[in-house]
Amino acid sequence: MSTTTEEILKKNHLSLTVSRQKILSLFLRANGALEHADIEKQTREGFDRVTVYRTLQTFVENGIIHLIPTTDNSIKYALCKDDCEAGHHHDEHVHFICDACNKTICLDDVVVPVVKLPKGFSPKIAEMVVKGICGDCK
Amino acid sequence: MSTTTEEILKKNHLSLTVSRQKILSLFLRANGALEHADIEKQTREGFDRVTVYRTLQTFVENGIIHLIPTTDNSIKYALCKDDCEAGHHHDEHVHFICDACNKTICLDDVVVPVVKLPKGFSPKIAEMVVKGICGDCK
DNA sequence: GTAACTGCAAAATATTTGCATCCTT
DNA sequence: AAGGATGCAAATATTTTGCAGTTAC
Repeated sequence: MSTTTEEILKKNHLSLTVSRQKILSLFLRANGALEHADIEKQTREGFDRVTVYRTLQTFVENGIIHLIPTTDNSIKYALCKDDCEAGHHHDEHVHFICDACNKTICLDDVVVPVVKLPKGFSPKIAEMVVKGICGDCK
Repeated sequence: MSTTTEEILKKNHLSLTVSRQKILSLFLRANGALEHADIEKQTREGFDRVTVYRTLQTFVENGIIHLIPTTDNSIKYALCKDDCEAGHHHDEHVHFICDACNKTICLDDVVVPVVKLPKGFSPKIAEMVVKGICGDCK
């Protein structure tokens, strides 16, 4: 797994700009998902709100981060594993959202199980989110 | 399963108002999920935008509808099955989102499988969304 | 009649767009 | 130098809140 912001950006043919490296470093440090609002908060004195939107969009398009499905109308992103390619995500792992600390954790080793669908449905991508209490909050 | 708006509202001790019945009837007819925007569109000439927000919130609180996790920053709701109670949802079925027609379908008969989590995690609720092509669009 | 619901106005938030300027390669 | 990225201003869109008037029971 790429561990420096520079490596990740280069691999995706993106120019090395300050804001991209800063936002990317937040993800590398986070070891979990970040909400759009968190990112804005942590970069508030660095760059424009608009830059945050555009940077995150670029990252998603390039398969650097992926969106996590939520029911609370928030937008959560997490780093993709290396086998994500531009426009083609392979993040078939389970996400865990802690009801206590509200952190979202990528359970990279827990694969989304395959379910049998009724006749006629052709599945392509399956997402799974488990909510409960994480180890730190117990 | 309750099939009239009146029944559903009465069972949940909610007063029978025009807007509640109208919005509820949209769900009964839909046989799938509705986006907030859809509902607004279909009621645009009936009542206020604010009433839509408040009505949907009331329905969620009473377990009449539930939110469906999405990655696209939209808000989708679907009718709950009968065993949902106020503040305590039991919608452990899989949702299917069609990439072609963009409809969301509740697969009531497909139960979300149980996954084994790493040590320390206590799961409570599991949600699963499958994306692909539905039978109608194939 | 009373409590709850709705409409309206307005505030607060969130997101998108255009364009001039600056930075990376 | 050229293309892309950013900042700023402003337009849009979304969601929330307060309050007065209306409706359901």
